[in-house]
Amino acid sequence: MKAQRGRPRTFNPDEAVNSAQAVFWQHGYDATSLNQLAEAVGLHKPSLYAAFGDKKALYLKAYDAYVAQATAPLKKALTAPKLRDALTAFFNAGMDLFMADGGRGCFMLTTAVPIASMMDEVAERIKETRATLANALRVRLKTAQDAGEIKAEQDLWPLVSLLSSTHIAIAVRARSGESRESLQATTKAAVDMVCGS
Amino acid sequence: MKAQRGRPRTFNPDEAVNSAQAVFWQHGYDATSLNQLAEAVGLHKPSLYAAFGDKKALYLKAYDAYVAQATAPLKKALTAPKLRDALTAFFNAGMDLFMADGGRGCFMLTTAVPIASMMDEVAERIKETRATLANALRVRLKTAQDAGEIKAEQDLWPLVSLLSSTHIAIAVRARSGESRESLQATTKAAVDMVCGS
DNA sequence: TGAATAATGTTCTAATTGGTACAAAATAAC
DNA sequence: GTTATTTTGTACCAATTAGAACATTATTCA
Repeated sequence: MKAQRGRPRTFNPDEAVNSAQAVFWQHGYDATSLNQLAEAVGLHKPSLYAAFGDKKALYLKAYDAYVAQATAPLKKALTAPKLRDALTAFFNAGMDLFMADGGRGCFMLTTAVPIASMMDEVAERIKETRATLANALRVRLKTAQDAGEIKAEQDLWPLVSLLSSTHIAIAVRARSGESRESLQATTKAAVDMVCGS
Repeated sequence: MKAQRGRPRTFNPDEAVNSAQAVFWQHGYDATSLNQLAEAVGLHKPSLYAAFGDKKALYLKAYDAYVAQATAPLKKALTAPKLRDALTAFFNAGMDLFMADGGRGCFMLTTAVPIASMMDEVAERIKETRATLANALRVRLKTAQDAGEIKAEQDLWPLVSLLSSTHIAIAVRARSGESRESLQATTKAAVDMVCGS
């Protein structure tokens, strides 16, 4: 945080990563060129390299930033005391995220999944991200089960799986231009199934 | 079908499209180069151009072939007389499709969705493909409703939406390396919800 | 047989790609 | 002020890209 020695930066690295993230989000990894990134960030290529390393490194930073930004509201939503409220808030947070900017969907799904088979670091991150989310849902359902909101003999994994699937599906469908109401019909159905309608 | 005038083709156009489809499926549109395509098809680039036009045209042919190949078993599955059997067969057909070749997922989701925002023809096709599938599901549910398998006052769209979402989600999760059993937990949950467990 | 036709493989090209070398510019320490 | 240090912008590079020119080869029709 102290004054650096050389010429000072004219840009904020966090904002730069966010700008890069937006470009990747819109066009995908392969279709995003360094020139596009440099322009979006407002830098020239050598500065990008000096600050973040190569294209892949910059993408991974954008990915990590996305996970941090996206999962926070989702996890927070799950803290609501009643299960139905928690799940409803969870899906609302998801829709806020996926419907933003005209429905750009999920950064992970749109940009990471297509390149996972060619970049091990990405595949690793996807697995981890999904496991984290699934586990958060499972923990929340377990709490609800202990509180008697879910029958004691109910196996929780199918419910987790249904919720995860719904979350994935609304991300894809948001990207395809569907309306929020249409997505809400799906999420409500999923919540009803878990909580009883 | 009659004998052509000039030098005869040494390849089968349909097989060529299928080979190209496989490459697109694995790497995505942008990351697939014409050289890769030519090698996979067993042709040189000029022959590809002569036969199919440019990269985009070849991709669209691959897409159309996919829709034809993929939707046939799905629609057929829905013809089973009992709703539960029909939906179970529907999801099994989906899993056969998405789990093939080590879990390559859905061609439309993997290759088309990421480029939809940059190619109108693709966006158009996606919409159409999804509408067709959703409609097939709706028609099948309507039949079941008329037969008394679904309560008469039940709105069908939330159910269609749930089934479509499940179908999308298993495609994504298959691509991410999940096991068939894991997906089956999700599809069974969805079927139970529609048919009653 | 020979012209017409349509496919083939080799070779090329203009543009774009991810990535760099290097000098100019801006700051802090001395 | 000078020097060390870091960032910036210009210019460049080798490789790859989508696509095309063109001569060659294999076939049918006359």
